Amino acid sequence: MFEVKTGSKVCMNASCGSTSTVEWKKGWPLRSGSLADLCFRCGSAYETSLFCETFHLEQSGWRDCYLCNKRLHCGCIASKLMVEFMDYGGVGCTSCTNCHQLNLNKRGENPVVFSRLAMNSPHTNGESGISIRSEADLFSQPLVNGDDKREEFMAHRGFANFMKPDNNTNNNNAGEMHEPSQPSLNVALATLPYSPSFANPVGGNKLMAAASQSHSHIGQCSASSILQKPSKSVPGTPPGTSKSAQARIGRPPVEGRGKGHLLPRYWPKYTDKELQQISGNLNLNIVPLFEKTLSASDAGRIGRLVLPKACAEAYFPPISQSEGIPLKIQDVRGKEWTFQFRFWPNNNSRMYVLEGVTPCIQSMMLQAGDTVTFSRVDPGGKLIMGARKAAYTVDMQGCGLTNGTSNEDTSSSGVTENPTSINASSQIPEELKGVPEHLSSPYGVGSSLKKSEMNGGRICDDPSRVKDKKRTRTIGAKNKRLLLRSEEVRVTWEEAQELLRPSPNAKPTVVVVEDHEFEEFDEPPVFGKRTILTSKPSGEQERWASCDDCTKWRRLPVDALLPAKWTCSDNVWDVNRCSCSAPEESLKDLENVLRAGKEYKKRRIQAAKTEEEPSGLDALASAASAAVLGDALGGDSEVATTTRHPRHRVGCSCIVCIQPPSGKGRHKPTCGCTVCSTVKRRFKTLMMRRKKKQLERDEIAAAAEAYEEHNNKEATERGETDENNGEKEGRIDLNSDPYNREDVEAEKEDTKGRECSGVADEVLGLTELGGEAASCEELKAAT
DNA sequence: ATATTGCATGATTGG
DNA sequence: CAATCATGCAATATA
Repeated sequence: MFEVKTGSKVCMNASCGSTSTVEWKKGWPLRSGSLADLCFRCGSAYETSLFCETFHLEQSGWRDCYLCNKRLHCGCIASKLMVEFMDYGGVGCTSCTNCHQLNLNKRGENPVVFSRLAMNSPHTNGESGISIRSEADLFSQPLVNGDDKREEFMAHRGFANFMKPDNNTNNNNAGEMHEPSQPSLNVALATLPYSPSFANPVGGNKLMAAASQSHSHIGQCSASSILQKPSKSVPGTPPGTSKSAQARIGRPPVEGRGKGHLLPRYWPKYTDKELQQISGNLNLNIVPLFEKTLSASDAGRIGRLVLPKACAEAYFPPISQSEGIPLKIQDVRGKEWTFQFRFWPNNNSRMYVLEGVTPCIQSMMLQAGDTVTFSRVDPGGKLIMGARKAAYTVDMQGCGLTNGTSNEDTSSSGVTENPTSINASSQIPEELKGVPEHLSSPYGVGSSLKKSEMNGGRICDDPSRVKDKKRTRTIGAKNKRLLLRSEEVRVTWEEAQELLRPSPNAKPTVVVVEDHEFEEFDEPPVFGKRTILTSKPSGEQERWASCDDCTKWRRLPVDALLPAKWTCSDNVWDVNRCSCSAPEESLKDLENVLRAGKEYKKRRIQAAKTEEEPSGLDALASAASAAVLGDALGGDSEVATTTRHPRHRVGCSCIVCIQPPSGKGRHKPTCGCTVCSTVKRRFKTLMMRRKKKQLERDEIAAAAEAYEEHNNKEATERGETDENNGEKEGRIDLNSDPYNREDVEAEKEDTKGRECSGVADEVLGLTELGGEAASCEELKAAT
C-alpha cells in the first residue's frame, strides 16, 4: 500500500535550519514534488526543493487557516494525517472546524478537492455542505468504518478521532455536518462536480473589487470564491489540485481589449493568500493580467519572449507596425525594463514578442519552466513583471517525465515577487513595499504537484494522464536540456535518500502496519558523507571516503556509514590512517577510487536523464549529452575535449554524440550499455529496412522482366558501394540512409567538419559492430 | 566566426 | 481543422 522509501528529508540549505523540527520516519512514502516542494522557511524553491519535503514542519505550525487565520500547530491531527497520508492528500485546518479542506490526490490524475464548509461559510454562498471534485480517487468513495485499511492505519497512528468527526471535540458547527452519518474523514460525498463557489463565473471587474476589498474581510471572502470555474482541467491550474485556500488557482484576469478569452493556461495564478496580502497591503490595486511559463526559447539567449497573442492584444498597447513600440515594464525590484513589444506576421495572424528580455530574465534568475507574470498597477496602468520559479521534480517511478515546466511552483512570488529577488532587494519601489517579502505558500507548493509523483506510477495507464503528458511534452522535452545543467550539480533525490542517516542517537521504534515495518525516529535525520564503493579485481568490495580536512582518501569497511563531516581522526577502522598526517593509500588503489567516482558521476547524469526521458531516442540523447559533457561535472575530466561539428549539439542522438568520451576504449561485443544496445538496434533496423527495400526491388524486378538484368546489376553495384562505404565491415554511420544520396552528402559534409579530431575514433571505437577502426585517412578518403 | 533578425515550419491544442 | 506558438533556420549584421 505504501511505498517504502528511506525516510524524510531536510532542507539542505545551510541557512535554512529547518532540519531540527522535521519529523523523521523511515518508511514514509516520500516523493519529490509532493506537498512541500520548497522549503517554506528558507524559500529555497528550486535548488533545494528536493530536500525540503519537510512535511511535518510544513503542515504544522506554519500554515494559516484561511478562514480562521489560526495557525496549525505541531502535532495536530490534521498535520499528522497530512504527513502520514500524503498519498491521499491532507486536511486543512483543525483549529477551526469550519474549514476542513481536503485535497486528495492519491492517484494524482484525478485530484480531488473536498471541502467541508460551514453552513454559513461565504465559500458556499449560503449553501451548506460539501463539495467534491473528482471522479476516481480512492477517497472519492465513502469510507466505511472498518472496511478500509486507511482507517486501520490512521487509527493505529492515533488518528481515530479524526476518523470519526463526531468525536471531534471541537465540533462547534452543526451546519458543517452535512451528512452526519458520514463516517470518516469528514468528507461527505456529494457528487457536485464543482464546489458551488466555483460555479459562477464572474467578470474581471468583480475580481478586482474582491481583490481590493479582501483585506477588509479576510476570511470572509476568499478569492477563490470568485474564481471562474475553468471549463476543463488545465495544466497548471487544475481546479482539483488546490490544496487549500492557498492553492494556486488560475483566475480569469480582468477584461482587456479584444474579445478573445484568455486560455486558462495564461490565467494569472496566485494563492488566495497572496491576493489578499497583496491587495491588503498595498494602497493600490495590482491587477493580475496574465502569466506565461517560459519556454526554452523564451529563456534562451535569443532574448525574445513570445507573448500569447490574446494576452498581448488584450493587455499591451495596440501596435500596428511590425517594429512595435518600446514597452516599459517594472520588475519587482523596482527596476524598469524597456522591451521592444512587437510582432511578426505569422500566417494570417501575428506573433507577438517582447524583445530584449534576456537581461531581465537573467536578473530574475529565470529559466525555462519558470513563469513570468504580468500585472498592472491601477490606477496608472503601469506594467509590473514578476516571476515564479518552477519546481524541479523527479519522477521517481520513471513513469513519465515530470518537468518543472507547468506550474509546479515552489517559489511563489505573489503577483510580482520572486522571493529570492525580493529578499535580496533593497530597492523595492514604494508602491510595492507593502508586498510581503515572502509569500511562499506551502500549499501553493504542493498544490499543483505533478501527478506522477503522487501516484506511484500507476497513472501511466490513465488516459487523462496520457493527455497531460502529451500536453507537456513539447516544453518538457525542450526543457530537459535546460534542466540538465542544474541536474548535474545537484544531488538527486534518490541520492539524497542514500545519504540520509538516522540521527546517531536516535533509536527507532518499529511498528508494523500492513506488513510494512515502519521505523520511527524521534530525531531528525542527518546527512551522511558520500562514499565510494569500489571493487577489486577479486570481486571484493571496498568503500572509500575522503577526509574533510586533508582530502586524503581512506579505505573503509563496506558497511561504513559516515557522518556528514568526517575526517581521518574518525577513521576508527584503520589505526595506521586515523590521522591526516598518515599517508594515503597506494596510487593504484586510489586510481580505482577516482575512476569509480567518475563513473558514478557519469551514471548519475545518465540515470537522471534516462529517468526523465523514457523514449529510446531521448535516452540516447541523454547518453549523448553525458558523452558530450564527459565528466565535466566534476571538473576533473581527463578526457580531451574535441571540437565537434555544430551539428552535434546537446540532445543530438547521432552516432557521434552517443559516444562515451574518447579514450575510453572500444565497447565489448557483449556490452549491453545504452549506446551499444542502441547501435545494435539501429543496425538491426537498418538492415531490416534494407532487406525490405531489396525485396521491393526484387518484386519490381520480377514484374518487369525486361529490367531484371539491369536491376540485378544495380544491386550488385550497390553492394560494392556499400562495401566501399565500409558497411559490410560494420563501420556504419547509422545516421545515414545508404539509399539516400542527400544523407550521404550530408554525412560527407559532416565528416569534413569533424576533421578526424578524435570523434571519428570515438565512432569507431564504439561501434562494436565494426571490425576495424578506420583511420582518419580512410575517412578523409571517404569524403 | 558568431550574433542577431525575421520569417517559416510544424507540433500542439482548443473549438 | 485552424489558430497558436515554440523553435529552427537562412539571411544579415557585427566582432
